[in-house]
Amino acid sequence: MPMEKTFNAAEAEPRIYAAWEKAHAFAAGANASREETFSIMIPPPNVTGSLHVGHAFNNTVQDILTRWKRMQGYDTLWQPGQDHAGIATQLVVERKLAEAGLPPRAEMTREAFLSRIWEWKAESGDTIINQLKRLGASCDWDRNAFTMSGAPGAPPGDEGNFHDAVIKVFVEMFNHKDADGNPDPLIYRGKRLVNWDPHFETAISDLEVENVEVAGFMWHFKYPLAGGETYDYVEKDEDGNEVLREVRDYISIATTRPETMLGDGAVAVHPTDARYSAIVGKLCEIPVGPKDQRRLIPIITDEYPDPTFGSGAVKITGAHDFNDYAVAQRAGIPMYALMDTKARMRADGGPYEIDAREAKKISEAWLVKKGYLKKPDGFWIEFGDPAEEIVSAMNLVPEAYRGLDRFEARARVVADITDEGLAVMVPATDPRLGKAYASSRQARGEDGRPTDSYEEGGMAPEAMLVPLVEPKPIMQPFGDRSKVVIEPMLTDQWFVDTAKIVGPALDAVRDGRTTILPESGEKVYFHWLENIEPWCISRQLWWGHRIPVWYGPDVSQTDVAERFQEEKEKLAATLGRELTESEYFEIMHHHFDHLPTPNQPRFCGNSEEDVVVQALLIYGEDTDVLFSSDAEEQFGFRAAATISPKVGGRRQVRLSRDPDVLDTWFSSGLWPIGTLGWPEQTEALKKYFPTSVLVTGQDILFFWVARMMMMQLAVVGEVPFHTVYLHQLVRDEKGEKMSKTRGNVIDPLTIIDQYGADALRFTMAQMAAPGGVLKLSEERIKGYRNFGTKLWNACRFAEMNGVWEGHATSAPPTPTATVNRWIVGEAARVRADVDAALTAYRFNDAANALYAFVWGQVCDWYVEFAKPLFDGDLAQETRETMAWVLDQCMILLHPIMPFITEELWQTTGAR
RNA sequence: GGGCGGUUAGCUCAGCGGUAGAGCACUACGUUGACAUCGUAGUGGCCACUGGUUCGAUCCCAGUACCGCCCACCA
Repeated sequence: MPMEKTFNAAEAEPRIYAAWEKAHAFAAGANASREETFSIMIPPPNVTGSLHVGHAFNNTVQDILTRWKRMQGYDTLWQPGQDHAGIATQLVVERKLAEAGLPPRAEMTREAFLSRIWEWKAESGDTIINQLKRLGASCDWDRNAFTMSGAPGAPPGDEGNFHDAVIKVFVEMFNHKDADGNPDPLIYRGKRLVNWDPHFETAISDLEVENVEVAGFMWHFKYPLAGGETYDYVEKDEDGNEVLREVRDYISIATTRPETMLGDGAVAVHPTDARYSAIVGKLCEIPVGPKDQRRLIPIITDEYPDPTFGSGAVKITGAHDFNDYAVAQRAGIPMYALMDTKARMRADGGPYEIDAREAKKISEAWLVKKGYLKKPDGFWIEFGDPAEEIVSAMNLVPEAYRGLDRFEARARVVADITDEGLAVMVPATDPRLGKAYASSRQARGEDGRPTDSYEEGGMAPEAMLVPLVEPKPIMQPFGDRSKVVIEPMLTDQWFVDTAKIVGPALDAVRDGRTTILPESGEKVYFHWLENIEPWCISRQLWWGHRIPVWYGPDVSQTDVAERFQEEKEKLAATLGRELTESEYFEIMHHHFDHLPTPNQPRFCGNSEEDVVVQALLIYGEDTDVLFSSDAEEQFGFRAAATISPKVGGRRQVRLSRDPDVLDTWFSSGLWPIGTLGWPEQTEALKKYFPTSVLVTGQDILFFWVARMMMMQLAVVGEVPFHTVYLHQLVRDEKGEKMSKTRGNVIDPLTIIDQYGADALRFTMAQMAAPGGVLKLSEERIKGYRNFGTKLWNACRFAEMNGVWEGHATSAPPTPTATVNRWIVGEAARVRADVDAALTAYRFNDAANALYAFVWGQVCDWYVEFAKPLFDGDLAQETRETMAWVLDQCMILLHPIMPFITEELWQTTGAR
């Protein structure tokens, strides 16, 4: 039967892929004829995902490498799998619940919600796998992995090892000891200022924050000195000439976030700033809130304020700004939290009046401690550093603002201060007000922002005094998934002490055990790792690996304390004095490395059984250890840890598990070893780890690549991969990012439907110059579809001339005719070029070399010259040569265009 | 503000110490035994700018301009 004029991709591709699967052609080790291994871990797509051009590119590159090595006889593994993608998936499922009119997550138990997610995962989990198959991805699907496999509640089909691996790593990092056997935890918990996403109500890591420049305003307000004190405010120019001198009873503060004034703990000026030296160590008043209950805060010095910027004085709000946090820590200034988890002004706690009074005492005590104030005569309560818990429980939001959204609160604060006359006023011509305002007498709204209306009335702009509100571009942090403004929040979170594990990850790239391509990626890698910050790994979500830490009840609650009385007395006798409380608890928990609070024991283990063993050491063998339930935890996980009195010689202790889950990148950070069965020493692990190459987008160099390096080196002491091939984002033909709003999204599946997977793959390969920008145009894809047709027709021509009758030999023929000898030589050369190009990850060179050879040499010249030869004595030799040459083309093209080459082999009977 | 990268034909991009390359587009011609999703021939470049190193620079070095991307705390 004569061949069709073109390759029918739509019909052939599914049929061919099914045949490959049936033959287990992609199983690990399939077709292996040598010992050497070649392994790639797929960057696991999110379970919420569907194939986009980025995936198409990424997986094409991986597939080319995998097929190329597999054809060379390597023992090859391309490991597939998916990522549970904590926040992203939880978001999708919450949206689904809403769409279905079901109760929201807040009204479900944790367990019930998780089972919804598992259901959803089962439904949608196969989508991307099927799409990858359409692309031709030759993954070993029997080994498909998932980053949440084996977690509690996982349904059949997801009973893998991943959860155990993640938990084991957490426990090991938590219990890590240094070379001398001393505790050296790589993971710790602490109250820190973290990036808080008010939409998802969880902490996120630095990397999940996108800073975007937005139009903002800077307001200038007067903080009056306490007790109506005054000072001479003198301003000098660069030459030291006095340009302004006036008597002031206030200090001027500039801020872009007036609502955080309520939480100010101090005002800071630079120690060398002569303008304010007279008032350092005095108290000033935050100009918001009920007039008779205004809070007083000290004026302090710190290196942080820049005397040349603004007024040179900075308000310090330790709980709501990262810079201020650092200042507050250095100076011992309390950090007052103002907002709830949704970033509304707090409405909990006691009346403002009481807490404001307490805060004033703290301020005064601070001044006494620093020597600015003498301890007053008479009654005086000594304040130490007030306990963190006390400070964070205080609510310094005046009643009028409680419960307001932060932006609403901002408008109210600005309006109230302005109404009271405590905004800094300037002539309407002041250049800082911005051009539009100064030139127009434009009116300002309640919050001082320019409005569209114009003020009528006869006053000249220069005579009119207006509040100083500078329009100013500010960098605002947004959540990368929620797109809401991130709020710095003071919360308890878990961190990886990255500084302790970063060294080996840097060394491995420095000494070449791992190579990053393109080379510029290494510089970026070094730069980030050399300046690495602690990694916040706890998330206040439900979908994820729950942190394997349990809290026990406060032992002082019951007679448990008596068990230790004896030991306490013994030690006290030895020391010759009473033990302090903390010494007492230290004894009690001497075999534990870390204590969360002086009195609440913490256990970290791989399983509840592990934890029971630990708990019995604390509470005694005569204890039944239980675990708290969802319902018991609804008032707080710490409170859910309880202890009962002894009944019949036994007592019950209820442990409560940390409610947080781990950052999804913590688990995907273990992808290379986890997918191979670690912690079991599986055959696959021995064989395929470390992996050969990681192919991934540049955008997740920090999120994933760097963390895999750190974690694999920390856990198994080996690099996870020898080479990292980084590529860019796939853009549209104009180089613009594809987005739904721009309407320039190219759907790879549509392309595959229209032009076939091979055309798309060849285009991807052709674009893949190391470090190059990936601009995808449909024209180009069409061109490479034509290339496939060209090859098809060359084979069709060969078929019409009986070329395939003797099949292709694998050994190069040794013809006599010049043309035949020439093409055999050219074929050998292109083979060497393609191998060299792929070895160097120069996919574009490989694709271009093949294009030039197949079209420019084989079709344009060789086939033309061969035509007359089929009529003469050299016909047989020419047939054999052509069969071999075309077979070579197919072999070399197969990794890039697997479908059409497979089909050609089948239909021509070439193999 | 810091870091990284780019600037080569009309377009998209390779190249890299020694007469500038590809694809697409364009022009002219062409239904010669597979292919019109085609063939043949051709047009087209101060390799951003300024200096330096060199026998020789698109390439190496320094600086300038513009364009991207990443990171960053100026209230």
